[in-house]
Amino acid sequence: MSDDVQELGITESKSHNTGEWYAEVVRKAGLADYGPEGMSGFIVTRPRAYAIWERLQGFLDAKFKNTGVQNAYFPLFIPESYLEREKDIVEGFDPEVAWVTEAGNEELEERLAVRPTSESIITPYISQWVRSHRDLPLRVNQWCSVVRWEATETKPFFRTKEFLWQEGHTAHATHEDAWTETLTRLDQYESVYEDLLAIPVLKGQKPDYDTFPGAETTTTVEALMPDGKSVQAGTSHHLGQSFAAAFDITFADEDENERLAHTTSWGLSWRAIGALIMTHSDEQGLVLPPGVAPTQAVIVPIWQEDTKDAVLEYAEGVAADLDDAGVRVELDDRDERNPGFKFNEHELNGIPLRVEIGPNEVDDGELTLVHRPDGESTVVDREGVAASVAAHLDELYAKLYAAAEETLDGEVREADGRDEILGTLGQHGGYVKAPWCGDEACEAPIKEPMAAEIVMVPFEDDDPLVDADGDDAAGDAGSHGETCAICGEPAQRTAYFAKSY
RNA sequence: GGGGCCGUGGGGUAGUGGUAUCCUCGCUGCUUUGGGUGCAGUGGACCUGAGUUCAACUCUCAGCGGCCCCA
Repeated sequence: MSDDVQELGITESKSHNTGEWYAEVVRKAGLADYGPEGMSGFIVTRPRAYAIWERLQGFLDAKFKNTGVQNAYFPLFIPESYLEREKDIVEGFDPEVAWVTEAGNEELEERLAVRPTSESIITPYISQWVRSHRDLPLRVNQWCSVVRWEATETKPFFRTKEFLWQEGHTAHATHEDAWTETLTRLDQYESVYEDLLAIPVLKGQKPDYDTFPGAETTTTVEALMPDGKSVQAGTSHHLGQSFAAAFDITFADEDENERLAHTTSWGLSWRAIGALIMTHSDEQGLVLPPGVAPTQAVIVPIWQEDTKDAVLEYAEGVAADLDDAGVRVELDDRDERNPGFKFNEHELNGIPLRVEIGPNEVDDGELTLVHRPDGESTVVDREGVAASVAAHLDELYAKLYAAAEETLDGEVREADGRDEILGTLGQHGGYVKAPWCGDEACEAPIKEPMAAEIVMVPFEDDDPLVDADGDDAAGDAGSHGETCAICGEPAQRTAYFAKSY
């Protein structure tokens, strides 16, 4: 990443008009089209984006299955009476629910909600399946789409009225087990972002007044976008016993007593794709880390009339070797395009590694490898091509992650006092952390003028305001004595303020 | 939630009360291959609806859609 000329160019372009730049990348890199007229807020996910989703899905699904989750599928529609059984869910989603009132030309007796989330239809079945403590923990997940009729402006992958996601739902014998589950899933989300998408995230919980409807605690991973806004990148909820009570999940415990279960739910949507596009891409188009790239390496042969056969044969051999080694490789042997065109096209489409093979390489028994993110070019031996390509793909990932991490580190600032928080957010965007008393009223003075909010509060273990023994600053004034940046009362926790998507 | 800008071939733009130009794009042929090769031929558009008008892509209103700013 020593090429700071390009880095400057990128930064300027993305920061100048991030919204339009994003829309352009989405369209031109063939990721999505807008939905039909009259269906504002819906998108058509094109094969390249869907392939990214499939990679992400495969990565996360494997983690789920290794940790006791089974996949299932529940109906798209939820009867109104089901939805109403948990009142927070109704209130929380009511304005955004799409309803079916008619089918086969007949008015339905009970209207059906198009699921905005599936707690209300999954939990009743979990209730049927749980009889004894031996049935717990019980974990199901479904990959599906949900519909939330957003009033706010939509943006491909970030906010659409229908979106793809997975939603996991679990039941546990104890509060503590449910908490462990909640954090397990959050860690897996963190891993998707950091290990697969090369996007560092901040991990923590939402303020108590901003939890998922009906939830006791909502945990979140937050990612920083280049325009300085935070994206809620995945959430994992400890639902306490409210859903278990509403839908009657009880079990006979070892001591033969009937007990109420504790439940969780957790979801990650294709918003991850939006964050992925935003974070790494540049003025040349899409940039993808190798793990999610549908094509990891593209071979561009360069020939003259008299060298064509030799170059192509050599290139085909390399392609075969890479394919055998499990690299997702494509040989671009189109006759009607010249190399320059192909270079630009593959850069637009975000193929991480380009392999150039011309007469020079053939003569010397070599290959030229070019990294998509920064154009770094290396000549390697034909011998051992699979290993060197693998090494370069790893290096690419590391470059992307390091760049994103550096950005994030530089965008977390501290402030004390309302004006300083507002000023810092206004000038730089990003995150501003400040000591906070925990009261919603102290968020308002930031939220009102600026539409920034507390997007995340670090977990107790990560919060310097909280002692290792769990005492908060107020309860242990001797060693801390921090006060809330807004009201001046004793601070309980550190709050991260940011504008958000 | 409030305000503003905008909608013209596939994409990006210009212009006009009398349906249009440039750059690109697709196709065909030749040419070309280490950063979007060149030439020729050819194809293709004024978001939708209503109103004003002899005439609307242009003006007015509404709708749909996009972008930006503020809350």
